[in-house]
Amino acid sequence: MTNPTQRAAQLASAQIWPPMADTMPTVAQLCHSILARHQDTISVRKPNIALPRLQRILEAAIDLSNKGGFQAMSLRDLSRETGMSAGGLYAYFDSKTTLLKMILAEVADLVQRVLSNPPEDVTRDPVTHLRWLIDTHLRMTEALLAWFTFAFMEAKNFPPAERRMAIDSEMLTESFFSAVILRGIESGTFRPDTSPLLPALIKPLLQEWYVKRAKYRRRGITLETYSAEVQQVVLRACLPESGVDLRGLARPPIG
Amino acid sequence: MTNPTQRAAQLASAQIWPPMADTMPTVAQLCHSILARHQDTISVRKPNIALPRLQRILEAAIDLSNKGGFQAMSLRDLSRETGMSAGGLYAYFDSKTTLLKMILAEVADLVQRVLSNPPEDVTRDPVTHLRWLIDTHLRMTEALLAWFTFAFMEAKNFPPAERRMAIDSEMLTESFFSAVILRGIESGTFRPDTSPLLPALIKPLLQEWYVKRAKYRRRGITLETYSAEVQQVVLRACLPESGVDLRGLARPPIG
DNA sequence: CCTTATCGAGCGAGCGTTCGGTAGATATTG
DNA sequence: CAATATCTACCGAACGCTCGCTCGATAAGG
Repeated sequence: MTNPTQRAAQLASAQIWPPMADTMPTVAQLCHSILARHQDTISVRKPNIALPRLQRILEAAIDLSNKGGFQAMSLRDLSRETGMSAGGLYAYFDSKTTLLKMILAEVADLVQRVLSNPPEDVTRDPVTHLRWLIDTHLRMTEALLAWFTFAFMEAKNFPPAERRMAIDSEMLTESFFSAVILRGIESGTFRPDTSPLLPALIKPLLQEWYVKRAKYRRRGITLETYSAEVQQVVLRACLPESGVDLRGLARPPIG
Repeated sequence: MTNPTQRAAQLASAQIWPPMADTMPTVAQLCHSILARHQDTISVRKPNIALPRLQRILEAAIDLSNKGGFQAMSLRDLSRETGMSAGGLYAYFDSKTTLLKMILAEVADLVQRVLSNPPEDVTRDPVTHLRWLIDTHLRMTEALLAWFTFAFMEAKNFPPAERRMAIDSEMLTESFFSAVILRGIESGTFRPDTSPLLPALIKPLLQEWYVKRAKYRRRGITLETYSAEVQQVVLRACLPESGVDLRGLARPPIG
């Protein structure tokens, strides 16, 4: 457990752990992972051909879907945008629904991979761990904005099987927050009467960032500002009322 | 301004204003309003025929859309569900898009009507007013769950004009929260450094309730519990740290 | 010259929408 | 008040079109 002075110092900036630019996945990496996962449905064998083509298809599909929805995107649109023929596309997926599932499964898997691998020193303190989860989730969605927007928008209107997948993924994310908050309560860092609903309330605050990204860009709100605000709101909800000055979090001195 | 003792008493329950069952609009009222608004596009003249039919059409359209999305709902589906013929439906709207706009405009208008008319005694204290806004929004969405779910899910994939309407409606809702928080800061009730982002963060917490309604039903979370939790999180973010004990809000003694 | 990757015309299904037709209610007339 | 005329609300087949998807033809590389 840290003392109030140490904690106040930690809270003075929004991001106290090393930058994760190096650990944050790229689109190319996601596509590589998707290609490996769907070797049986993708008929193109040479990776140096399949990889760039698949990336082009996926990025075009996401872009087109993010204006108008996945259903509204026709394979003719996708054909035009990728420069490939209708038949040629079917070398990379066996149905339009499969294309959808490829992307969603990859995003869900990514969230699980990233959030379940915090740096070791971050996990020592529940406050730091909680702040890391919030900040990392926000930075991850920022780095892959279109992918997360797609996943959020399309996860709703689904056949039961895929809908289940989306719900499980959401539950998993919530469980990361539940675990660290519970640990903080047990260690005496968080208030014993911290609301059991708090983990569920964090998720929509994180989704807000990428769903309404344009709004915050318009208002000149940076990721650092937003992250600090969410951290502040969450910590105020679970920290004891006295002993910690959270005000420094409002607009952190980020370099 | 109220003193801490008075405020603590107020905060002990989730809903301190009179129940609004009488003021909360019904589906029939919404349909009546829609019928009046679209007299020029609805060709059926006798209200005692048009009203129940329109209600049947709108409710079926919303139900069908809430599984699979508005685009996925065909007019043949709607025809089967309402018991009316395809051609007959077109006596109530001139295009499928108009049907969509009818519902969205009515929901947006409802939010504005309800939130801009608080009981007089509620507006005297910023804390009470803020809590009333949260609680009333939640109760309104609870009473018209399917309508709000529809509006939320369909507002995204839109032609620019309707998209604009959805954004304006959202901005308006946020402005209700902005106004009362600003007033609270000016009167000294809220912290002067309350985050200017807080109003924007409240909205997703309110949407969470109706978007994930099934999840909270599964977990046995009542509206009263959820409302109290959100109020607590928000008030912790804007009230001074000392002088008010919020713990009673966590699970309020609702009768 | 066979394998691999791609093309693009075309299929059947289903879409939103239209429109000629009709039964029953309502208004008009003698 | 019966007969006639008009109107209202609705039906459902059909239209033009776009959809996801298939398959035989084709091009290119080793």
